Amino acid sequence: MSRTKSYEKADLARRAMHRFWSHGYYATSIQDLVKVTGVNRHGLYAEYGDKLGVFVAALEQYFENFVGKAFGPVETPGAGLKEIRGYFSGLIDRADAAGLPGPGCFAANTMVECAPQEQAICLLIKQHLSRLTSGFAQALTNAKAAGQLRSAAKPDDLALYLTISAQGLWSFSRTTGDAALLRRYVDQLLAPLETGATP
Amino acid sequence: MSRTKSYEKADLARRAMHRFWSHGYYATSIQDLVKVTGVNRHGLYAEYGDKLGVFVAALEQYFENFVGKAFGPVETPGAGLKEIRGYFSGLIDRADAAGLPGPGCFAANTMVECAPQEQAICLLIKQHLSRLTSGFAQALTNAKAAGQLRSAAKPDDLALYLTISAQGLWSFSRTTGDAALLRRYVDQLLAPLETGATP
DNA sequence: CTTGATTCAGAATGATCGTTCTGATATGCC
DNA sequence: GGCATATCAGAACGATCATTCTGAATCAAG
Repeated sequence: MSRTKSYEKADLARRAMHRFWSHGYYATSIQDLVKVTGVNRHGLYAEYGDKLGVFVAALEQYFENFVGKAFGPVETPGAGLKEIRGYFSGLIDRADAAGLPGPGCFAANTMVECAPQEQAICLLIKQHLSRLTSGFAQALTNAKAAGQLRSAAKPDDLALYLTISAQGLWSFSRTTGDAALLRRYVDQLLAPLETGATP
Repeated sequence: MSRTKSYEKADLARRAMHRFWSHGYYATSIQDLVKVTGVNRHGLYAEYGDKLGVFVAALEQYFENFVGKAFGPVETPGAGLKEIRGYFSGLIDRADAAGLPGPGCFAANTMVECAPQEQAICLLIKQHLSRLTSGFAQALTNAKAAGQLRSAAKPDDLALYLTISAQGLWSFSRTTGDAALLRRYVDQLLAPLETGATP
């Protein structure tokens, strides 16, 4: 009946994601998206309606795939401090391998770039932040129950602490070329939590 | 000989700063700057050459005036933990009074928004970051000498820790309306440093 | 092979971008 | 009051923006 599509929708979103991730919303034009995705304008508009629609799809793709993979271990039932440290060091390793300075975190970038009045975007960002916070909180609660936790602070407070600190870390990774600095930061960050670490 | 200017150059930069600070570089047009500053296009171009020039002037204005006022106490010779805590809580108080979510930190925003290839901007940001780091490091060294410092970590490592964490804090302040969360974060941040705080 | 639907490449559109230019207006000095 | 000079408001420019449209190319089904 008709000509077959030359692209996969998920693949389209994935490519758009990387562009928005590294360049941001405003500095990415439809022309850029056409070039990067290999999909015609018509296809982009047919799939997503407008530029903001593509952006939202890219953000959701990021949350589902990228964050899902990186943060998933922290969210598994038995997770503890090891998984929290693994989340940070794993992402730093990846960023280092891909070349620093890098694109940082798509969500953290969007948090800074998007105007507060763009409510659709802000809502997605807030959901992401509370996902991180509750994931951390659960793992910290597990760690506390297992006697791994050095700090006597409430897991909820520590979870907020880790969530916000992560935003700083990924922001900083956009300007520094030195992965060792990022690792030193994570060491300082987790020292108050992990028993056996330097106080 | 000639008509007098209707504006002060420093005042122009200050108004431009607030616009770039809250809206970012790309989402601020020359038309916006004309409206916000009250200065004619011609004046803007005569003073700064182009849009990027206005932005650089705004950033320098931010560093000199705003950061100077907020971070200055940390940089004074005898500064210690009290001044470090004052830096954080003072800025949170201001942001809370001005209304959250707020514009965050102009430097942190720029760090995220500006492309890595914009070397002029990146250089300014790096200078700012090392200013913060060395200011913190000096105050921490003072605190250590005075026996105020709980942590046994090196002041340089702790200074990096505070600098990066601050970026996360101000990023987060762009999305949250709850100043109490920011204050809880600072408490967690400084707890490992201050003696007498909950471990 | 023909048909019919759909994607494709790129032109067209109106708006807005950064930037430049034009003439009118206002001010300090003679 | 006139002259010189700088600022003013806004038009004008070409480029690019997001979005829409047009006609040719492509493929599945008959």
